[in-house]
Amino acid sequence: MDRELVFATLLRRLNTVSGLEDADIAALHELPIAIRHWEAGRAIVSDGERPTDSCLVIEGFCVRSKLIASGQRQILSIHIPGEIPDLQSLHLHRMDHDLISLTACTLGFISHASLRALTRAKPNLAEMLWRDTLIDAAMFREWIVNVGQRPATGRLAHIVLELRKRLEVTGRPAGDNFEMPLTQEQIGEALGITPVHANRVIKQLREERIVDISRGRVTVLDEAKLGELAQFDDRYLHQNPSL
Amino acid sequence: MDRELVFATLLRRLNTVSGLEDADIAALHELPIAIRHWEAGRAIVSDGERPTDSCLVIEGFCVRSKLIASGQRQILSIHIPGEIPDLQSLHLHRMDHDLISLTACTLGFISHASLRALTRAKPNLAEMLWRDTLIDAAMFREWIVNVGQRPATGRLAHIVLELRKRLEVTGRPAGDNFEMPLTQEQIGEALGITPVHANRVIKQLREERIVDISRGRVTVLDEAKLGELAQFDDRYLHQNPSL
DNA sequence: CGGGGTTCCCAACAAAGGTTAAGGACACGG
DNA sequence: CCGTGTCCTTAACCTTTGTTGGGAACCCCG
Repeated sequence: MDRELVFATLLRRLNTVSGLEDADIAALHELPIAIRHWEAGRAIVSDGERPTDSCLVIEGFCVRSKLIASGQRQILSIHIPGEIPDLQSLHLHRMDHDLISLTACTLGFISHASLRALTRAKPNLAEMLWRDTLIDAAMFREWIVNVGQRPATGRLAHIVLELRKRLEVTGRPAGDNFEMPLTQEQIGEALGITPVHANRVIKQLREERIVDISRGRVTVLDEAKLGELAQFDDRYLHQNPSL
Repeated sequence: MDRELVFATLLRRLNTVSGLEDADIAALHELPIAIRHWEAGRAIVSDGERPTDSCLVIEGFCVRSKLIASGQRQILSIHIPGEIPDLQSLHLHRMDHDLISLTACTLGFISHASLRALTRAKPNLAEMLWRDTLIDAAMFREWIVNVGQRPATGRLAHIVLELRKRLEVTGRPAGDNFEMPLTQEQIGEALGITPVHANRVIKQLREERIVDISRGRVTVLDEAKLGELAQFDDRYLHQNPSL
């Protein structure tokens, strides 16, 4: 993996987040990043651990999830290339959830020590990374609304549209057909419903020719109806730092 | 309201969050805080606004919530004295949700300008405030799990125990009887259920002599059963910065 | 003290979602 | 190319939660 490509991925993400100065970009270039490959379906960091690095997703998909005592899992977020899903562990030392690869991934590990040195030296970058964790929190808020207030069809429509929007923001063309590598069981875990009901909902949206979700891919069939179901408003993603 | 009392409230909160140096405490004392009183049930900041201050809760209770197009409201968090519920607006300029007073409140408004100056001058304080927003996000994650995975009785038990724990952490004695000034309708909005169902669940827990929730107060009747229902594990609150 | 609003309470019925169980499609390795 | 495992699919039935509509309690204000 080309180092420059890794930086391009990171920069694209941070640039959508807020403007960068040349000195900041140079400092970012100094960051040591350890690139590692990860198999699909493996824990990257687990609940209870005290990681010493944060990880940048370079290729592939990850999810964050929490397991409760009764054995059920709740998926909290889906992560795509360019994101740093466990940046929060920089100041929250003990993990309170799991980070798991969904597909085979290329990951870039950045030590907390070097991140802390960077943020101490470059307040601009500190604020930008802080802001990134705040967007993370904003996405959790919307996820609460999704799971708490929308019926199952609306929940599914919403995560489909959120994922597509985020893929577009990070420069991945995601038109009417894009990757969403979750099994129906995992879709259920994301929406707070059982796999059987997830299947019902997927079937319904397919039969109504709104969206087709199969074999880890999404095909949007009726943009208007999908949008109406999801009530998706991308303001909570805070993509444009000037607004 | 005594200025020193306000600082005591803020310090108690930040101290549980991470250790403070004398120079940092001195810098905090320099922060200009505008104290204002708020009536119950009034918006403090609204979705879509661009606030210029963040607000410290000195007395009273607030909630954060989001309204969706179909008119339903989801409560995202409950806030108690010592917390800064909209600290995220420091770097996320446009509000993506509402902040509303539940009871009459005393609030301390701190301008973003002075907060930004403070965090630029004192990296320790910057990290502490950053960490505070990360705990906020951790609470949202648990809230997703609550709404997504637990049955209604468990959800109610969980927010009761979370609120009690947080009252204790900020130095408010909350034994078996404490204030939780939500109407049944608001409890429903927090749990993602209708007011009618909220009433059913409250009634059930009362009849089973587990917990009595009425007139804005909670009385814990059976600690063991309540804990079992809630599956409450306070790790996600990250109270002890050394762990 | 009286009246109007809010909050609480409840019942009957409807709908959404959970449970259990089982067969079929598909993918991969031996 | 056959077996094994994962994933998808469906049906029947059950439980939880939503809906509608009403009445009682309580509280504040005039």
